[in-house]
Amino acid sequence: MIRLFNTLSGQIEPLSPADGSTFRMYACGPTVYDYGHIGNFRTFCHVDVLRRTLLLEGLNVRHVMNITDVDDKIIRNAAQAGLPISQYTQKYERAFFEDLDALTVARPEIIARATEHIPFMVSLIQRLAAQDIAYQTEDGSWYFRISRFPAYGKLSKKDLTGITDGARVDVDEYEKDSARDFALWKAPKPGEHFWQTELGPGRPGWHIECSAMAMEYLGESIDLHAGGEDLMFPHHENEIAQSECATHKPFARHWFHVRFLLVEGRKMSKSEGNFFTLRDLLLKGYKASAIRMLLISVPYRQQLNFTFEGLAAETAAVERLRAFHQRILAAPRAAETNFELLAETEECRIAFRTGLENDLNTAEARAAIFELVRAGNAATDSGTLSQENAAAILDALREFDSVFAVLEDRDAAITKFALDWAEHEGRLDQAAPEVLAQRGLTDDQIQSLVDERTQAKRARNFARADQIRNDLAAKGILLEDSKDGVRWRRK
RNA sequence: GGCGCGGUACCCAAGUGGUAAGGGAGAGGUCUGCAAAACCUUUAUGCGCCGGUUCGAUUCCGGCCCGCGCCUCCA
Repeated sequence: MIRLFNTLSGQIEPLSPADGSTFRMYACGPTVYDYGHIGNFRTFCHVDVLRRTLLLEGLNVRHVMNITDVDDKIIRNAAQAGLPISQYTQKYERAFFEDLDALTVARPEIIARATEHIPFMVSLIQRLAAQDIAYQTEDGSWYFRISRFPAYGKLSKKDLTGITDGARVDVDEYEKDSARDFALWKAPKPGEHFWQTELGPGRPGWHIECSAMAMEYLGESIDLHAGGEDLMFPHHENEIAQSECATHKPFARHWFHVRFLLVEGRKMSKSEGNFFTLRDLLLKGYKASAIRMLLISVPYRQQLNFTFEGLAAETAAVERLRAFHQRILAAPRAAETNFELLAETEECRIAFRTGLENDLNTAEARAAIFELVRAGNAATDSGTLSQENAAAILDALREFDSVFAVLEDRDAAITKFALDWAEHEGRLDQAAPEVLAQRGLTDDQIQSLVDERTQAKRARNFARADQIRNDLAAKGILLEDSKDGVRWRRK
């Protein structure tokens, strides 16, 4: 049974599906107006860890994620690019999913685009209008009357009684009854794309899309709602207000918020020069697996300080896990089972599960697996690993990887993908020199150099052999001699 | 100002009222033409500071110092 911190109650609570069979969760997705940055992906990776842990616990999961494909920034950027909104967002939506794939974030069962669900939003607003909770202003926009929802602020623990109306009101919004009232439906400004609906022409406010789509796919009361910590207020607070006023039922039983990360000790921002998209990091030569590992290794409620040193550390950690996995697959089997190791393996497996069940303590879970690495390696060294031992260890690793998802090595292919993208976008100059250098080398070319070196070694021409190795190293290709021949890999 | 989070070894980081997980880096070793990789061993009498409670506190309580987040449609 997973126990998880619930923002709403401020407590760690057991997590289970209300209907006893399927866990219904909704996670706020991206606004597709630009490439995703590592802060975005920390949230998506942790939601992925939650989802995978639920599945590991044997639950059925129905997970919905929205794509916000219409909003102010999109309208602005699309206009600047001279493109229709849909064409503009399509590019970034595709990039978003490519990035999720790179980070082995599993797809939710349902992906819902805001622009494809306008009628659901309209009818939800109409339900509110029927109660006079939604009201229309002179320009045709619709707003939510916060004074009608006394529980407003219960999620973010805000006391709004001290907020005086009129203190900070946009010129555009002077018609609102209260400064805190938020937009449900925005009337179009001249030239803006709009939908013609029973509410009048316009487009949805941001908050309404999540309420409408969550209810459409998951019902009026859902098990869990997730997002970054910044969404707690006002976005999620507004979702609660809209939904609960419309249905008179609790909207989400459990609220899950992922904390922001810092980059090199500071809040990530373009002006600080520490703002990174996933693609920026791939072009610098960092591996997708290491990025995922770093993003999820610090528990979701903890501020993560994302550093290049940390990235290097996680690169090494992932490599060690992969090497261990390969070693156990290939290691000679002893005739006798090592019962001490068998017990240790089970302890580690349980510790891994216990860590995750304890408020998704990924640090604790991860530590348990490295404990297994040490024990498994020691047994392999001493030749006491039996078939039964190996099978148990591989089972534990499978369980680990069903959540962490870093054992399969797709890094080189992902980096290549990023380079191809950079070339297409005219951004190859942003790639690190070493990454570019190895791009010029095909696998065949590398292999023939490796073969030449092997010949040189056989002829005891070590000077030539070392020269080839050093040349390749300068291009980011590492050679490793072993009993079974030479292995090479792209750094 | 309001609400909230954190300060644990060189770096990252878990954790418990009874004596500090794990990763990385460093050091030593095994292996190797030399490397690299891999593996093994090793590294905090100490957990921001000061008081208190307790047989005993890093863990509980109080105060202080420092860092950070949200309070404007930024994950």
